[in-house]
Amino acid sequence: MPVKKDIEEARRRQILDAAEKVFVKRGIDKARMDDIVQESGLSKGALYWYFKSKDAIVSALVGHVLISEMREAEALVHADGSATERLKLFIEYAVWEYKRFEKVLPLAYEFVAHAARSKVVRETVILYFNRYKDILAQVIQQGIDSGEFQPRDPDTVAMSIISMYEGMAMLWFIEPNLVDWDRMGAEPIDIMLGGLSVEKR
Amino acid sequence: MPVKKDIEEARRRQILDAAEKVFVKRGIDKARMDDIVQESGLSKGALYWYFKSKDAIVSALVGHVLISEMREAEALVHADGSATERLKLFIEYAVWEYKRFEKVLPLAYEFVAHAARSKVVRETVILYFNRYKDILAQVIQQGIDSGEFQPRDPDTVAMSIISMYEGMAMLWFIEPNLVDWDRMGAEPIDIMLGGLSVEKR
Amino acid sequence: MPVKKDIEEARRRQILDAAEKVFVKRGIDKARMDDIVQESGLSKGALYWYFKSKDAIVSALVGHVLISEMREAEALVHADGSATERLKLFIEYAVWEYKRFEKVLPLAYEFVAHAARSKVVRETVILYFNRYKDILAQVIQQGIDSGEFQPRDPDTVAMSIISMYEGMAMLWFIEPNLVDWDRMGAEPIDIMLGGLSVEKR
Amino acid sequence: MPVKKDIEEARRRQILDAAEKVFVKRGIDKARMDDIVQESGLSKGALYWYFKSKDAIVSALVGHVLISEMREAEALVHADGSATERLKLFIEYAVWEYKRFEKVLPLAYEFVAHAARSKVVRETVILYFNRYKDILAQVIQQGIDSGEFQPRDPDTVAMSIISMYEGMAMLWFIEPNLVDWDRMGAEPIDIMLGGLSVEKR
DNA sequence: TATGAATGAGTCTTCATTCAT
DNA sequence: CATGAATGAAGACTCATTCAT
Repeated sequence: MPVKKDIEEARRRQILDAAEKVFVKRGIDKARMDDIVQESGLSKGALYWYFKSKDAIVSALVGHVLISEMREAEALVHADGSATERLKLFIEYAVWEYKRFEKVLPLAYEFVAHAARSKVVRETVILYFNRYKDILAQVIQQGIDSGEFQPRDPDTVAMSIISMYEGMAMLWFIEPNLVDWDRMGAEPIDIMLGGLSVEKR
Repeated sequence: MPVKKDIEEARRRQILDAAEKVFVKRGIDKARMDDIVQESGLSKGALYWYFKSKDAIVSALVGHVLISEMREAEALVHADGSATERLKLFIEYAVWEYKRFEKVLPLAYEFVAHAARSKVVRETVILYFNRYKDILAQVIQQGIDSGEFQPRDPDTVAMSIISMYEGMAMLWFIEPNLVDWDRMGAEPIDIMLGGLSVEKR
Repeated sequence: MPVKKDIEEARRRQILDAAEKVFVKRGIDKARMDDIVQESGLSKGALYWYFKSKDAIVSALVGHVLISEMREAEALVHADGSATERLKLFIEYAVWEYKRFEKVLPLAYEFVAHAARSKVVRETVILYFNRYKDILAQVIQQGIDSGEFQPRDPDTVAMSIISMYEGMAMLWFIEPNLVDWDRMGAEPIDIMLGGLSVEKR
Repeated sequence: MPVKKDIEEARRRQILDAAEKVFVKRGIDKARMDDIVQESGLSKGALYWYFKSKDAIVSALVGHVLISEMREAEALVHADGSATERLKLFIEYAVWEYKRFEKVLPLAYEFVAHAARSKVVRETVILYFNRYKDILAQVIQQGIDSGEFQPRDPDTVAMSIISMYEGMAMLWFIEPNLVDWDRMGAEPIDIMLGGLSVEKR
């Protein structure tokens, strides 16, 4: 009877979608279960049927939000072209992703804050960043192997790039005017890659 | 009668110090006024005598935490040495600052999340980053003027560096193992400066 | 499903009855929600489920108390007998009502004071007095039409009578000894009707 | 050293005047001592120096407000003219007084409500109405003695008239449109006096 | 499964009163 | 006499969670 499973899955998504909207609008702590009830169109009892608590919804949502688009990113590792080209492509994609997530970004930083206090949430977030780092590190390793890049620790370089764009997203979220994505999308990674390259620029 | 002013200032600090501890321990939203009362050793009424509301404490604290050490940073702009040297010094200082703020970092990310919903908090945070950016941009401009650096937009470069270290701090806060400050402190800025330099490395 | 409606209505009454008792005992401002909770036997949450705030309870109660017996009064307009007889009957009824409301009278004057500051309460109170006035004015008009009374403005006369008995109730509430209802019930209206009559007394 | 006494008296008045304004604006229960502090221009400590508590201020104010103009009224008892004329004069004066007290009326009804719960306040209010009644009763007795009025109980008649105008003031306070003083000032007493007169109208 | 009425511990905030200076 | 900082009990309201139907 997969129908039952389907309904169950649909309900869960319905709740998480509603929760996402509400959390973004009011912040996780300020959000009330009743808000989610209203937004989801379900009943209070239904929420508690599918999720044990508000915290359970938060935890489920972290995975839902952070992990969802990782697969597409992974594809880039195996794409054609030089490491430099592919890293630029990757950043281009990531920036596009950030823009797409604009509405959800407040949530991301609440997750980060939550991570300090919830083991489950923290582990999900860490998992996400590790995957992200691994993807980048692979490409960088390929660049080193091919003689394109100086021999640096791939993880350190990967984390530098991730940090830069995560930080950028954070600043952009605080004040959009601080970050001009058209400029910030390309120039920083250019400089980085320039600094990484074995060639004279 | 500066004594009165002094007492007033002392009380405010007393309250903010207590609030900081409590906010770090429990998170801003979960923190109760009573926690701050207990931690501060003052009475409920005293808190409300000096601060109109919990929110006012949060706002005041943002300034207190973010701005406090900015002056030392500003000094570096006028220090001796090449732009490269001074930027490295700056980062070194910033990293040391991050380490020092370790206990308060969770707060920083709650501030970020709060910034989305509180005009006052947002403006304080923006002010902080703009000052931070201006300091860096000045040094970079000096480097460009002296022929040390390629002619890039100083603001963009400054924001890239800030983003990188802010992002790093965020990742480190989530999972200390993700960031090895000994490595991450020096290497990323090395790469960046390499990419910025007009010389062959 | 009228059962649900019935329960809802029953709960509201339960709350209003409790609130009435508490307000009489302690005064509206001094009354605590917890008093009403205890008196009603319901929970705090239940009160707030049915009424948005303490003020909402006050407002609802004004209507409940003031309007409740108006219908019986209205019947007198269409009763048999001369206008004089019916007015006397009306007063007799009203006085009996006052006595019956003895316990609630303090409330009435708090309502009056409240009326100065709450639009909702004021409108309910005004509505009540207007209905009251209309009833009396109708009977007086009938008396004028039948040649029983001098041609006076019915509204003015009606308000005079209402004022007299409202004022009396107020004085009686302040100090029962000031008002001897056996005397004050009959004599004032006698004088009034005498002054109104076209006949020599 | 009457200066000291004078200052003391001045301070008391200063406080009562401020309290009156505040009570009218916010209601007795909602009024804060701090409001009175601000309005009076004195300090918190000063208020408590001159009055033991907020309640003491209320009590003192009742007398201050209700009794203040009674003397002028008393003069009318010994004026020239028929009882009818003097009663009309009295009402005219009273109506003018009401208008003058417009700003303070809300207070009056809070006093009434307070009277239910404070012995001191109640006694002051009773005293006021008794004096008021005595004045009227004297004039009415004079009218009876002179053969102008039917022989009725002067107290009952006096209370009827007082009730009427007190009630009118109350209704007017609730909703000014309910009471047209130009009409209500003269007509009701006319009817009353007509009903009281031994003459055919 | 689903509903939504009911619960009550928990929270912020207010404000009359006190008292050291 | 006067000040105003400090107190803390009290009170309105919220909201995650439960459970009878």
